[in-house]
Amino acid sequence: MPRAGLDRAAVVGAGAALADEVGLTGLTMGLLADRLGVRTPSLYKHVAGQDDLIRGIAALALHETAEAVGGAVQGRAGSDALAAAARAFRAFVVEHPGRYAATIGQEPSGPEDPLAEAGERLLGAFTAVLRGYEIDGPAVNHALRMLRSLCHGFATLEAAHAFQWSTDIDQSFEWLVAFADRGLRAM
Amino acid sequence: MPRAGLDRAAVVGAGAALADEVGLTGLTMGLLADRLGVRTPSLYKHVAGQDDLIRGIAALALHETAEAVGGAVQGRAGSDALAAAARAFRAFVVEHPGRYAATIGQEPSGPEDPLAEAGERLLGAFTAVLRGYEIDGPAVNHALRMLRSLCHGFATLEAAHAFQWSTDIDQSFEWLVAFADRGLRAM
DNA sequence: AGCTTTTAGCTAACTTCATTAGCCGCATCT
DNA sequence: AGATGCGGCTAATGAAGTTAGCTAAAAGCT
Repeated sequence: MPRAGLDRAAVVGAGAALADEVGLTGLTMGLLADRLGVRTPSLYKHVAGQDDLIRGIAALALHETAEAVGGAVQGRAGSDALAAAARAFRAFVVEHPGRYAATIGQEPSGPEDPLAEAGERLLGAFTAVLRGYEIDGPAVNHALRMLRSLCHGFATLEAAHAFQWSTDIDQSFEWLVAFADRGLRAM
Repeated sequence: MPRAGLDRAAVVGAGAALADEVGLTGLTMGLLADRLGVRTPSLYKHVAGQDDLIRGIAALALHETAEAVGGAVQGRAGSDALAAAARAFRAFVVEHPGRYAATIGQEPSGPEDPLAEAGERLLGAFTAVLRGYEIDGPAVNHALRMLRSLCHGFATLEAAHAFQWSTDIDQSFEWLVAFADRGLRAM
């Protein structure tokens, strides 16, 4: 029986891909093992269990989101930066709904947690966006939470097919981004 | 063996209460049966299975949310109505996180579905709020989606303890509501 | 190279849960 | 009282996560 050459990153990566395909609730240890050409218990040599696997997927997703948003913001400022950041965030969630779903409800154990680190980086990207507006003091935190709620809410609702009527979703999103931009500039 | 006198509403109601206590993922058929003083298979006389149970909880939650938001809007208009609706929505989600979680990812089967009906009523309440602003045409739908994303995003993030720093969450919410109000009035 | 040590993968077994099949007594209606 | 239907029960099945313990492949050492 030749070795499969797995490690934690390979297992978590395949788990993330599988979660995007079949949904986070459809992600089963047996299915993942099949996908990797291995028997189920072998996965436990690389991850401590399903919870640990999902935490790993969440950390990966947050890392990738921060990467995408951070990259989109590079070289832009003000309204452009806001629009680019929001679009990058939404695109990531819609293309990777399973991964992103793994991040919901995860609480980092400490400042060392890779989950916390990736979260900080994502936060930093949005903070950079806000520097293009004239906001100071505690309003920065409020505005960050507002942007996060808006992006998170829209993207998760879209991923869940929760927008029913026929009005174009892309248009709604652009409208929403412009709305936030106007509001932030008017402070 | 005396009868327990259950019916669908009792099972769904107890399921919703239990979901609020232990979280939707912690809601198990066995636990619910215990809570009702009955053996697990007996539940299947009232609900078709766990999926059906959760659909029932979702319909109940949406109905209650529509009730709360609709009631809060009564007799108010403009900024007052918006603030009251948003506060009622947030309060419901934070007090009933399990119930509300059941609504996520549910797609109504048809216009007859109680889920769809309750959703329509909730939508109607927010539509009524928007009547206090001067918005017309397709912008109404965009604004509705914006408000929904904002409320849904904030409330679910709060319920998941996703706001880490120490800035007061109530203040952020009030700030966010005022932000949306200013933006809508400036159209 | 040969020996040792580590470790990734395996089989077998256990547990928890959802679900189904089939039985039986309570409650109501005539 | 007797018939009937419905709500509860026990028993059994199957899927999924997890653990224990074995074995052989890889990696390291002399």
